[in-house]
Amino acid sequence: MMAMNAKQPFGMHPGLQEPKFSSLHSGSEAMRRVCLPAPQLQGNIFGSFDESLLARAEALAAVDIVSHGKSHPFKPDATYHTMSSVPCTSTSSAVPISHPAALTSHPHHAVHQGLESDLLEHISPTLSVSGLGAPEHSVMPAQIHPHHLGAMGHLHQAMGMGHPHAVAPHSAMPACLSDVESDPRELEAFAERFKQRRIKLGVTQADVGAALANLKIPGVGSLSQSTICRFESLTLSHNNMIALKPVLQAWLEEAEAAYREKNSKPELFNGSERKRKRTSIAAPEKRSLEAYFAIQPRPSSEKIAAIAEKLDLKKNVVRVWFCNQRQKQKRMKYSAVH
DNA sequence: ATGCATGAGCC
DNA sequence: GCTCATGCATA
Repeated sequence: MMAMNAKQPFGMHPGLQEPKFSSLHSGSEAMRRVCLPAPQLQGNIFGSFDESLLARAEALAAVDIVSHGKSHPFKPDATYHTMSSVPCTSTSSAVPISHPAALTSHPHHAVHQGLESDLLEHISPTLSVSGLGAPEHSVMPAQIHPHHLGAMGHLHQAMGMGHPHAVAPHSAMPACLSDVESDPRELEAFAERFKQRRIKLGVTQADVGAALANLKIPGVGSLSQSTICRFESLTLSHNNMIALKPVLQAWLEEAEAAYREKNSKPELFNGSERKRKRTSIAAPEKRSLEAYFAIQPRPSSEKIAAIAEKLDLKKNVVRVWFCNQRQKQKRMKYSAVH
């Protein structure tokens, strides 16, 4: 049952994982849900079914690109960088948009379906022109401040990588509150600083990731180049950024110290044996998916199946695509949120 | 740098 | 089946 993940420094130990901050979890989740459901589409149900629905999405997608290429209002992979214009100190910004009521209000599936199809009928034209009524959740202060508790949980899960007694670097103590709760600005600055100094040391992102394991910090193993890259570019979730910061900071300090002593020699791990094939979704299909996502980011299983069939993709591929889209929208990028 | 995938934990 | 953190593969 081990992972096919060739490079797991530690073994997985599901059972021993620390409990997570479920409350926070569901909380932000609910909040998200409330924000996601797009437009104010209301109307009558014509009784359209997936067929037309998907067709619409596709048509929509087609029109969309024709009209203005790729300028989606929410730029899925948006990576616009910070506009460091807003001082926005979130330290005080204790969770905003969340409504208690929101936590309970959910769209019923039944209504959902109807609205959805109906929505497509009406929304399509709009989309092609104005750029859709997708609620810009990407600009939503989403889960700004989890708790130190939240960060902690994530750290465990994150850094633990299955390590039995994943002991957070230092978040184990309640004293780290200020640390964890540090404002985005700080994090952003650190990421930048980190990158600069890393480069100065002549170390690659991959090196850093691998070297992390040498720190011997309980519960902290190696990380991939991807993760280091994402940390530097702030494309990780807020919690993730916070969890990783102390670890990377520790590495940086040690690396610089070693560098001074002329003893630095980061080791690289090696061990690529397996080859995973990465599915590549063609542009047309992707456009359809994006169009659909703009309207309904959380399609039901049936919808997914329908979409998959329509686009001739594996259902799981479509499901994962939606998951990844949602995750993307929630990524950090203070600039986009602040 | 980023797209698609995996796996743990949760509901 | 979802979220999240993370990774492999690749553009």
